[in-house]
Amino acid sequence: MGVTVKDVARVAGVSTATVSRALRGFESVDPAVRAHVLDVAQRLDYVGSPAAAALTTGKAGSVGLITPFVDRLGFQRMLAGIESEMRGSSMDLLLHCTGDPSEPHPVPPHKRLARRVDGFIVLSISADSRDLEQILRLGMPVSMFGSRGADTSSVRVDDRAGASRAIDHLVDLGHRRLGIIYGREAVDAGVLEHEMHVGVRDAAERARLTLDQDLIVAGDYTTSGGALAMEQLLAGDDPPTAVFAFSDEMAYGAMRTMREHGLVPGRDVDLIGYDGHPMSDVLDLSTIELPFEEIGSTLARNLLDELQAPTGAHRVVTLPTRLAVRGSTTGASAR
Amino acid sequence: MGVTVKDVARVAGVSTATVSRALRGFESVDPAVRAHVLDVAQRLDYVGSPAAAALTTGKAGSVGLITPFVDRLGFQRMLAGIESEMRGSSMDLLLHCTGDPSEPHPVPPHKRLARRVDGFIVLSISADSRDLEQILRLGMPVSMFGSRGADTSSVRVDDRAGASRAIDHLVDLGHRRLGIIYGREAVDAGVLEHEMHVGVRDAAERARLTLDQDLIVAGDYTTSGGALAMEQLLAGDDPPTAVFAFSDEMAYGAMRTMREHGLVPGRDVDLIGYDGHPMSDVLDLSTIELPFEEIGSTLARNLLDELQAPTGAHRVVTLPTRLAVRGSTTGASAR
DNA sequence: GTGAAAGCGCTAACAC
DNA sequence: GTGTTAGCGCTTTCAC
Repeated sequence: MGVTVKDVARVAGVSTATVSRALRGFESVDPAVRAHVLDVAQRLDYVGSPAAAALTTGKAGSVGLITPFVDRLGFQRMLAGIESEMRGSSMDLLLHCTGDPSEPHPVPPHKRLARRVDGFIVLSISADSRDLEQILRLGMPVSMFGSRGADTSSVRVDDRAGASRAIDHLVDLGHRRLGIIYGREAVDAGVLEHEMHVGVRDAAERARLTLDQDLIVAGDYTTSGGALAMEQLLAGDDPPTAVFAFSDEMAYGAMRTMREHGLVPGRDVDLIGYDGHPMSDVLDLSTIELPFEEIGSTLARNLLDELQAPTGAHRVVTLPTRLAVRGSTTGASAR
Repeated sequence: MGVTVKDVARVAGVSTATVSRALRGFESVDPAVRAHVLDVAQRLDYVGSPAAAALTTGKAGSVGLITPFVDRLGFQRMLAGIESEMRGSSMDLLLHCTGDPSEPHPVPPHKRLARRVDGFIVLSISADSRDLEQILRLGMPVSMFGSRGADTSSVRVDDRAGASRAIDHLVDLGHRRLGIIYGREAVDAGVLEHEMHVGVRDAAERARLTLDQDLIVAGDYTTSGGALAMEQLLAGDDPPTAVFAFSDEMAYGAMRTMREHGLVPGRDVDLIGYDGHPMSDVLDLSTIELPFEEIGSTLARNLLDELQAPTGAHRVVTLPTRLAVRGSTTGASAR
């Protein structure tokens, strides 16, 4: 179908072995020969077959990106970081979305994927997930977002500190009655959810504040979930004067609900999000900014490094968060 | 390294050919034998090598997604559609971002990619792009977003009608002085940009409206670009009473600028976007909604169908847009 | 420094 | 229906 090493070898007047070596820039090839081979390959418009190379070397030449969802802003930003980091390498990126974990997989897809890639980047899969177990069991290099110990390289964010920071900010503004919109129940310790809750609790304790359990509601990490959650918070007898949403997207939903109720963030109720998406600037939403692009590029770098020079060591990187104060938290509604 | 067809064949007491046939569900295999082989394969935890299969069949078993950018909301939504459609198939998705076309590619990446995939999904590359030429030259099945004729299967949106719709809406509200924030210059006919401009012009003509060239500014498709563009529009002697931005993201930027000027969309200046991202609902931004998820799934379906049963025919699908009227267009500022 | 030859794991003809 | 055989295009010993 195409031109192969054989063709190049024939035209260049050398063996296929030499072509192979020359093309990969081996030192052991005579510079003149290498130049000639490269020239012939170029002229013949030769492109190697990754499949054949993979078959012989056992290296696939690509990495798998595994994520439970694809339609979240954080994903997009991490992807941008991953992509830019991988641009330089010759590795390809294979995208695999696990989707709803409850759906049955006819063939465990990771086994299949594993034969196509040299390593994995895993984004935010809950620690209890069977998917995650399966991936780790494959024994391939894994770079993951959100650590669950040090059994892989990972990049994480200090969510505990970040959540504390958000609460501190609201308390500093004089708020004593806080609403919390969290994502999902924290099924086990160590996951993001759990860290956030702990961060909130710690900050509340430090401020000698008791959180009203009725003001802690789930928002499912979605905009509409956040809207519903806010609805619930506003429906109570004694609504909060300030709300902390565990994700910007939920905060956006909360803003919509507020608008529908004729309420203005920063005037009637203070609101702070978590993620720091660019959109939050537009919405004038205070938030805790996470460096998603950097998370992505670090994830990629860690994996690429390990693939290039396997050490077996696990790098664990914790990236900082930053409080961005905007018009949605003014303290005007504190009492 | 792993268990191979040979192992399965040996344990099952059949030939490798039979294993191969049984595993792929060929009719010609005795049902009892097939069941037995499947059972053995399962017990042995056999997973086929895609590389080896690809080498023999010439089919890579995956499709390449080519896009110039990864950090735009439309991309994310199309990706979600593509992903969900591909979930069912056994094809893998290889992501490739062309990035800034001005950057030099050491090895034309498409040639390399082409050897890894059976076909391409191409998102919004300008028709004049050299990338696109290269991809088409490969002679592989291509499913692309935004047609440039019928030399591939494509999914497009009637941007001309969509743009007209936006202008019609503003005119209906009584506006006569319109501002336009477009993305980039339309380099050649047929591309999205061009269609949008034509749609605007047609609608203006029908309304016997002359567009002030000073009120037509570029926003580079980004939020910050939109903010700058709005700045420019407001700085003039006779600012527009209503603005149409060619993308929601630019409209978001415009909203930010308005806020900074103490202006409220729908009260002081009407504003309508284009794309219909979920965020626009939160922002109460009127917009022309495009079915990005459906675009994505249709792109994927077209390609998968062609790969499964090659016909050489090119499907061209045009998907409709929908006007979503929200609080940012009330006509209050019309005069 | 270079070539010859032996596979990598699978599938596709072709016999039986 | 099933087995035998011959590759797919590359890399990699191992000689030279």
